[in-house]
Amino acid sequence: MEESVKDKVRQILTEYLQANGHRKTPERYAILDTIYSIKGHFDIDTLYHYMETEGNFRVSRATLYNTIVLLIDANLVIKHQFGTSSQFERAYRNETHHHMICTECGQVAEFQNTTLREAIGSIKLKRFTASHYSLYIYGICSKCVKAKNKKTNNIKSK
Amino acid sequence: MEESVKDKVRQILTEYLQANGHRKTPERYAILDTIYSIKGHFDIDTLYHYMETEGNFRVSRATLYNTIVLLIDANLVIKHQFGTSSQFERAYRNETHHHMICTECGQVAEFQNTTLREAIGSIKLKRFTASHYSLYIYGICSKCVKAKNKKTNNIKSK
DNA sequence: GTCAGTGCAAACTTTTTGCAACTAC
DNA sequence: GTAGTTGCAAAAAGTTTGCACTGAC
Repeated sequence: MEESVKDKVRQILTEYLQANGHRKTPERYAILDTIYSIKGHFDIDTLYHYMETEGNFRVSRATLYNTIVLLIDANLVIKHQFGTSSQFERAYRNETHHHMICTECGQVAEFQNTTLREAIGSIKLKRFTASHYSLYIYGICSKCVKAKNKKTNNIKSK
Repeated sequence: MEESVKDKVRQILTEYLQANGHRKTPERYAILDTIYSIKGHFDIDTLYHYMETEGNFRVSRATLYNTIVLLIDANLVIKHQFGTSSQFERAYRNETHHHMICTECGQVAEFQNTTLREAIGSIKLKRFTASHYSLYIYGICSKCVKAKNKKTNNIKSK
């Protein structure tokens, strides 16, 4: 299953590159492969290090930035913008999910909700062709709630 | 109405500062006032220039960054992360809305949808205390669809 | 052979930080 | 008077860009 997904996305990339007059460089396929080996979200720096360790392929950060743009355009990667650096995740056969982001520690957790997915899916927008969406729910995770309560109590008891 | 909102948020800020042992500096009130004069989203740079022109108050960017953190913590400002720089908007008495973001030109439009708002509002999350959320729908706005079609046609006709 | 793509380093942008001066309390 | 804040400038972090070299076509 995993390998067949990788084959499929390689094929999609090939078609995309051909259709848009881009070259089929080994870097692009290596980057795509590595991305589809990562399960959750990643940023450029993480991907950079993953490339060498997991993918056994050294590329420059510049190439990663360049390639990511192509992959997003080819609908193979989705870009997120929580935290300080851009986060990405694979797009092909990646189940729809939403994000809970802790405003204290920055931790990102995913969750699924069918009702919500259907509600969002059925929206009709005027003058806009939707391709994908991101729902970020901000709040405080249970760990940080505990930490914060401690802190508050300390202040109060001063 | 506008002025009463400003009074109210000033009061909320005062309470927040007092409760957390922060000082009531003129900078903080001037920044809050300027923010509540801005209708849509803004980034730090926009706010910086607005402060001088609209608010007649000069503050450093560092102070803006510092103050924004407080205002977010006081639930008076919401932070977004589309585009290259962080975007903000007022939180108090700001109607719930969702965002359409054009992946071509970066334009951000807002829309409202009751069904959706209720669906999101009724979600129960485990081990997470939600405070607010952001729904970003990515796609292509009508202007860019037209521009893109032209471009594609040009390539094809080469 | 040609030109898109790559690697590298420098440049740029946004945000954070250190420190002296200032001021709310 | 003192410690929290501010302004400034330097530093940091993430991303983009210019340019020479490389390799896909």
